[in-house]
Amino acid sequence: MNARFGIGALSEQTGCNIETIRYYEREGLLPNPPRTEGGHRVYDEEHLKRLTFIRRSRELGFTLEEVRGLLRMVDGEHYTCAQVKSLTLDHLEDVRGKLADLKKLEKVLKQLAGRCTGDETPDCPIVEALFE
Amino acid sequence: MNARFGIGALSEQTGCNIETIRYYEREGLLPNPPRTEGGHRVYDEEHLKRLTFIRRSRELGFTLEEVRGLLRMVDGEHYTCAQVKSLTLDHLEDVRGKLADLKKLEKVLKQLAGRCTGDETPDCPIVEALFE
DNA sequence: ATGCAACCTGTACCAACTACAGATTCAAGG
DNA sequence: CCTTGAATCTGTAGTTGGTACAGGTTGCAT
Repeated sequence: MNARFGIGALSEQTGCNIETIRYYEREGLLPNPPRTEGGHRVYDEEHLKRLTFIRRSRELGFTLEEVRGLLRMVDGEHYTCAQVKSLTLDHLEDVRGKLADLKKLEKVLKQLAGRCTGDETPDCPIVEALFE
Repeated sequence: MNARFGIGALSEQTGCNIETIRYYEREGLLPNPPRTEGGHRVYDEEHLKRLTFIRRSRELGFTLEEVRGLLRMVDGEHYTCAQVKSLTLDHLEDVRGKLADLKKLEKVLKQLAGRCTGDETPDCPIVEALFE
């Protein structure tokens, strides 16, 4: 049962916006699907699998460029677990970097807000700190 | 000693890119500075203070829109500590939200990578997970 | 046959900059 | 005064990852 369906169904199945699906196609992440006589896109299970892959990758914070890399590996059929792991670990490092930055930020913001009296005067330690 | 200097010096003093300074001007965050006969921008201490304020705010993760709000307060001269504190606390909540998201992400990525053997075979639990 | 939902293309927009190209100006050295 | 090269000027386009139309066509159910 090789189901075939339109872009609306694909969108619903994956939770991916219709415009975004067309965008991924333009970007070469999804192959150009066959069309009906009238020009409507027709998808099948393979497209669904691929789009799910892309969406899951994006949810994990991979950039489209990284997704492209992952797809190239999968398409090439001769990727190794080591390669994928390496890409993932690199990405994990990025995430940890951002995490560290945000933690610093949180600390500073908390401190600044803590020094505020929060009253109705125009003397604000936050403003002073911003002017340094 | 009311020092006057060009955009290059302002850039160096603040660590802010020259193009970005001009961008802030276009965006109305920095006032249009006076010009030399030939049209070169001339800045003074006030501009330096204001740009420092903007940069510090951006470093703390405030959006340009939020910076605009802060500047309006400071310019209006009748802001209260309470207002500034409230804006800061809102922003702190945003930061904490992002922090929570990234922590989840880190956990998932760590788990995924942990399940990898990292060997030279094309069997990769990460790829499988991405196809779900 | 008709009505209307789904779909089509193409373009423009978001944030917050950055990166040119191509022209002009400024300051210093000779 | 003249030259040279660094600094600056304007204007436009590109970045990332989509989203939001407008204005037109198609598909399907009644």
